[in-house]
Amino acid sequence: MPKNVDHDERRAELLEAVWRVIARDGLERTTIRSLARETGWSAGVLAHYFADKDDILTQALRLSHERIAARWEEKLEGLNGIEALRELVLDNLPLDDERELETKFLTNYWSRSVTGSPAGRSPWRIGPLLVDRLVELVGEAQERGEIDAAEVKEDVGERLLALIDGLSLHALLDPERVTRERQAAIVEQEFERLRIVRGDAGAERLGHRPHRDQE
Amino acid sequence: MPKNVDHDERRAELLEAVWRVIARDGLERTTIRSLARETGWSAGVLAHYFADKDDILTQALRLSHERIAARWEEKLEGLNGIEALRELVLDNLPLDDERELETKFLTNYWSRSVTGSPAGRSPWRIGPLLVDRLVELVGEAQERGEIDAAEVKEDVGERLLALIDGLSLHALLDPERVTRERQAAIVEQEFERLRIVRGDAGAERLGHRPHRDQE
Amino acid sequence: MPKNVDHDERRAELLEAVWRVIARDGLERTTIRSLARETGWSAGVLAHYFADKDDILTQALRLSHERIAARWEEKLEGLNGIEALRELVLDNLPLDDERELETKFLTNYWSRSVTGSPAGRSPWRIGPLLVDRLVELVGEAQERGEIDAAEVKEDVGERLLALIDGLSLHALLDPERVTRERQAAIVEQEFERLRIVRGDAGAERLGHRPHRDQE
Amino acid sequence: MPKNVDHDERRAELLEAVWRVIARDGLERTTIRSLARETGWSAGVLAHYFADKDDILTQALRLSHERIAARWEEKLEGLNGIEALRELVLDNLPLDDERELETKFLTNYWSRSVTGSPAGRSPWRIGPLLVDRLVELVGEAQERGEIDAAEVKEDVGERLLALIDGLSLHALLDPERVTRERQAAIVEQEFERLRIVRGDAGAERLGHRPHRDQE
DNA sequence: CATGAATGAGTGTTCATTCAT
DNA sequence: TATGAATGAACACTCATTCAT
Repeated sequence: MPKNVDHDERRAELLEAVWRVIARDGLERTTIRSLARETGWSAGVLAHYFADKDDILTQALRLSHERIAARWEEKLEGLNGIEALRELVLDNLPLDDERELETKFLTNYWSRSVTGSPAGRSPWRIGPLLVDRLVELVGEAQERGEIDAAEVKEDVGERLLALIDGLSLHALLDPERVTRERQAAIVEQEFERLRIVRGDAGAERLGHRPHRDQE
Repeated sequence: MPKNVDHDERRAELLEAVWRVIARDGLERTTIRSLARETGWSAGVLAHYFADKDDILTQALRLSHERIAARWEEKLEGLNGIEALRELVLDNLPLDDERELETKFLTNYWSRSVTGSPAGRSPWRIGPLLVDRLVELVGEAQERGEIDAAEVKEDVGERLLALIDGLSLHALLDPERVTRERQAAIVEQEFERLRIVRGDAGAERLGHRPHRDQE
Repeated sequence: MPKNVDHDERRAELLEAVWRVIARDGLERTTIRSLARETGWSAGVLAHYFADKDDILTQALRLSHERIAARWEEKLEGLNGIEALRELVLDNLPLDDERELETKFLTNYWSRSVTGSPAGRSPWRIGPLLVDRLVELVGEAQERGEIDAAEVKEDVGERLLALIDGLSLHALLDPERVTRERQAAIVEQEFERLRIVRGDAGAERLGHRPHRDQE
Repeated sequence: MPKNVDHDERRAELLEAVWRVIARDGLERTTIRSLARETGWSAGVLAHYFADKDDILTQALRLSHERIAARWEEKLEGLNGIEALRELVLDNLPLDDERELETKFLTNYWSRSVTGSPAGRSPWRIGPLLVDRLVELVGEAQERGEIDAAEVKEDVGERLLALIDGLSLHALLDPERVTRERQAAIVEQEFERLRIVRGDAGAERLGHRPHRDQE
């Protein structure tokens, strides 16, 4: 009987090392050897668990997405509407070291998705369920009367997604200007703007809806 | 007298080819040879006008920044306050082919700035003057009573910058979801939210809407 | 278990091929590819055993020096004074194919040492213990009364070193004029001039001279 | 009428710059561009006066030989026998800055002559007339009874040539050990050994030795 | 299962050379 | 005559990949 290694577990362990290297060195400077060095294994072992370098990179991205999505569900448990929405937005910002690494890692895939093979194989565009989740929660918050129902939920979700990624990017590009505190503060401002006050506000806004619909 | 070439002009011509290649193939897949092919010249000619590959890449970024900033000033001429602000935001979105190429080009430098050498030389971070310009115009709009003066102008500027880059990114990542029309619409929504009038804020908001619709 | 290669042994094998190429083609015309061709391996294999081309060249020189010094000690074993000295001088002349290759190889490093970076790193100047060994043996011969003690031993050693390298050089530059026999003969003449006998030194020298003339 | 440039004069001027570059940077690091930079002219001008790079290098060597030989004749004028011989030897050592540059320059050609094309074109072996001149003067000194006529003049000349080039080489390789003073001293020692007097040669040599010791 | 020796294509870069002006 | 723009081959080196052990 051969040494029995739990493949999935080992792969996950390797992929976590891949995250660290890519976040640290960048996708461009990431070599099979640098990955092997980080894992502590030889370079050849990666060939056992992955088809080729692209496979490593793709799977690292996929696992990251899985982990992140799993973390959402955990954090969102018991929360509803705008509170859940707020939590989801904050959770996707690089507000601690772990998520900063995560964000650094993910930004490396952006340019790969943007450029390269126009049509056809683009294994980098696995992702973004985030926008769907955001839209879903916006809808929920609208139904609960927590945020303005006059706006199209898809647009609000898209705006929040833009805020998340824009803010994340600038936090990495200029950490001194966009500190963690500032990111949180800006998100809070955005949520104050989203929140509506009971009373006349609903009517006011409602009154303007037809306008939009007529467009 | 030898063939006399206008160095600056030739360099600009070469750098424009560099933009195209990077936007098309990505920074990673950009080679000296692919650049040469795009320019129509031999590979050696790049060695005449640039010190090395890094120099090419850095100067391509620098020239791009210069051109963009020049375009701002041109478009903003005669505009003030919120109208200038709106124009500036819209101008920095990939709303036509030229700016889409520009954005694709620029996103390739993001990961390079995020990653790699933490301190020290980072020639990629030339420059976000955009946020300064945004903040400046936010302040101007506040003074003119066009947008809420209660908010910190730096935060509003930062939020708009995040919107710009977040939206740009998603437009490139998923052009079918984030169409050009949708980008413009989302920006307009954001500006409606920004606009306020003195006195009864709610009423003002209503009162001012038709204004826009009349445009 | 992977194929296990004795690194030191393999390196030595490679470096011997390096000697041959440099001696044949010259340092200037020596390329990684020509080295690879001579070794019978691919070019990449040299990257496994050496850091870069400079490392190859430096180590080739170092190993050569080691081998030569080892050969001295072997040949000099059991010899003393002027006999050891004579053996050492003769051993450092290109009197057979092996040493001719050796000399051709070494002369290629001379210009590299002479020229280039004046101060600072000069990895090419590993060498010359030979002069120390010569001086040491001259001193020994003087103590044994075999050669004139009136001369400064460092100067005699230096003169012998000049004879070695000068003769070696000319043997390579013009092998027809400076044959192996001629080199040996000239060395013998030099040693006859060095040799003295106690007592009436002058008479001895005279008495000994005709001996030569009779040859 | 075109600008009339004295070709030979211009070529000589260019070749002198070539000497400096080769002596400074080494033959290997010498490029057409570095030569052009040193001359103060553009790179293309060298193409006018020389066929190609090899031609430049060969002619630089040839002119150097010519100049050196001319200097001999000048210095040797009025001198005969051993005094002329001594002057010739000393003149071929790097005892001042000019000749050090000259020697550095020439050593760069040694390896080129030794290696490379075995038979056929070896433009580097232009020419050591020096040995012929040395032998000629040895013969003259022997005829004048200044040095031992028992030795074969060709061998004495060869030995002196080896001394010259060996000493020159070591002076460049290790200037601290082989200073200019030391080179001159070693040559003087050699000439004292060469010098004999008519009559009782042995006695003369003895009588002459203490002389040195008293210094 | 794991190793690391070996490969070869592709990289940035240098440089002698050509040639229109 | 003199320039310098342009070329293309050759270079050292990197790296993903293969494979015998």
